[in-house]
Amino acid sequence: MARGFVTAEEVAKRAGVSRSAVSRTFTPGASVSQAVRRKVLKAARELGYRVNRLAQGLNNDRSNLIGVVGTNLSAPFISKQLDLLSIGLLRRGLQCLLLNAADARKDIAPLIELLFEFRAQAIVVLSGEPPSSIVDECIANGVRLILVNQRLDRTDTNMVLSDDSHGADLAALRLIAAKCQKVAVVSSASQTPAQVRRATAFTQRMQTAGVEVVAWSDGPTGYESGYQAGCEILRDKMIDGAFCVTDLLALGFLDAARIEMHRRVPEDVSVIGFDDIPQAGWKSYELTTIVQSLSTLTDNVLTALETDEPATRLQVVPVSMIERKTVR
Amino acid sequence: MARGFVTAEEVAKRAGVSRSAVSRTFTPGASVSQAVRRKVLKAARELGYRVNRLAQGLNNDRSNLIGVVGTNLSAPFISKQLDLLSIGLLRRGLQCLLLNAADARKDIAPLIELLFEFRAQAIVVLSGEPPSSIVDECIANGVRLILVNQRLDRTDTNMVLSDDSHGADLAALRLIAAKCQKVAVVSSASQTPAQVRRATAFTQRMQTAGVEVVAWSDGPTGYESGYQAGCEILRDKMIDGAFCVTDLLALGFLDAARIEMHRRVPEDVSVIGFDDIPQAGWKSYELTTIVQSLSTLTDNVLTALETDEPATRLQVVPVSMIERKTVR
DNA sequence: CAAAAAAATGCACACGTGCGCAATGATCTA
DNA sequence: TAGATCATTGCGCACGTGTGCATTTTTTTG
Repeated sequence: MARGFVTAEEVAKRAGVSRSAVSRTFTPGASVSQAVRRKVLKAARELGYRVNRLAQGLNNDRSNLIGVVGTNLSAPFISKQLDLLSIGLLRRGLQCLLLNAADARKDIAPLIELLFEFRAQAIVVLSGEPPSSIVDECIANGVRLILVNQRLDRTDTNMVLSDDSHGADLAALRLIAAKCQKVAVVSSASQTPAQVRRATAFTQRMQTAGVEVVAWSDGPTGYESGYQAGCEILRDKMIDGAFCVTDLLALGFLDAARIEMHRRVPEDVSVIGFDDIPQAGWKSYELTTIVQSLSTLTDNVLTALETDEPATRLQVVPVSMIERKTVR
Repeated sequence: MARGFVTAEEVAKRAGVSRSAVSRTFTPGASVSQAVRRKVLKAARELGYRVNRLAQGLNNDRSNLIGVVGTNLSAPFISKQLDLLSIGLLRRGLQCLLLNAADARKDIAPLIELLFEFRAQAIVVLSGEPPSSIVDECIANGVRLILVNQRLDRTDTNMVLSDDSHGADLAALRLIAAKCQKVAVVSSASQTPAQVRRATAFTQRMQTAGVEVVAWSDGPTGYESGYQAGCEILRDKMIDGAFCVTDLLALGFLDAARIEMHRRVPEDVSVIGFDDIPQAGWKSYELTTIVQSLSTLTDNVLTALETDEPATRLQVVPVSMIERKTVR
């Protein structure tokens, strides 16, 4: 009826006690008698009272808000990350303030400033590189900043990332073992730091082994780009292996190889991906790929979030290879 | 250095003006002279001042927070929905408070109450059915509630949903046109209202056309369930068509049909899905499916969010069929 | 039962902001 | 130039909560 929420004042009046009593009833560990507590709870229930967390956050310096910034929220890998992260936050009594950086692909600084305005306790960046000035500001304001799969050249920020170069190494070694003679590295035009690390580590390892490597990168990081890559790269009949820095690229590449370019996988061409998204395990693909353990990645993020004094600034999550059926 | 954020008071002192002047500088349309404005902005920049939105929300009854509740955030359909929604919210200057209902699958009431505590202006429910008492409370507190793909039997809530029964009708008619003799309806154990609507509408249409229908529903709503469904259902050699109430189910069914049960699609079996997730268009599948226009769905949600007096309580988004290659 | 200890309670302040109201200063009109 | 109009500015209150402090009530102790 009356628009707006009920306040502690009104509950106090109805229960016939002071407003402090109401506040204490809803504050764990505060000193209230059973009798008063009951009266307050009764009145609160009748009026539909809810503590105002925003007002709480005013004097308690803990807002309980955690900012999450990311792009490509519908991509399988990111969305799974967000799924796990939001579950973990909720379990810890923290709220997830989600900012989609799709519009601000290049500069996520305005988004982070927005989170400042909401007094976010901490900020998790799933994609996009924050400028150095923002990092300084986070530190100055006591806001913890956690960068996922992003490596900044400073030691005063939390970073959680997968062991990209080791993963690329595993892929390279496997393709060498498959006796590939000429291979492709497929990435996208966005050239994420993680993508670059994977591509360069792979290329380096292959070249030291004396295997010729051709690099391809164009378009957004998705299935279509991988498909296009496959169509273009496989015109060269000598190509007998490919490392795609992302599973989505790999799946597109696979379809191009089999359906458009009439190659048999793994007999003619071997393909390895990276991430192990659910679709990689689907029966039509059975992609051999590098596994990032999303649960440990997320656990590390959450740990970095709640620990008081961050002992380890840089956490590298180990990766492994899961062998399915796309490598000879 | 000093932990915590800078306040308007400190900016005022540094700029040599009153705190009100600072407030007015950051309030659009307030009356401030150019000279003062410049001084304030300078001081604010030097100190790294950010307006505290939580404090703003205290007297302005607009918190600018929109609660979003959902499960299965990593499922392609939901994640795309969340992607679009979060972009739209940001563009409108609204913040997205995301609550993952995975842990509270059955009862999302506690989550909505949590959103009350944060004084969310509105709440968007992507999945899960809120109890009627919560709906009442939303209305009492002036919180707009928007249910997506969920139909409640009351007229005082905003609901945006796809035209499930019409979509199921389209699927049925297409399978009849393909001269199917005995078909399956595949859904999951969760039996979402949307799933039920699709399945029953389909079954009814088929039966009036004199086509035998077998129903299957088990497991979570995902690829694996669809795969299992395919393996079990196709033991019956008479089955020559299937309607899966979700694309994920359909893709699993497809793989089971082709790879495990050695059927040709569409020659032996015709398959139709629902949702048109990105994977449905991948070359290995080319699934014929019912398209929900996610952009218009999201647009309707956003409209319902910002309009002052909700004229239309129930918005049904039209669906269509996209013909690919899985129906004869 | 009296004194001491403990628990419960209310008052008042603080948190950071927006805005109404009155006072001040500047600009315009005749 | 005097008066009127208008933009600018500061004061103080309100938003809803947590908590220190002093006071009152209850319980424990000897």
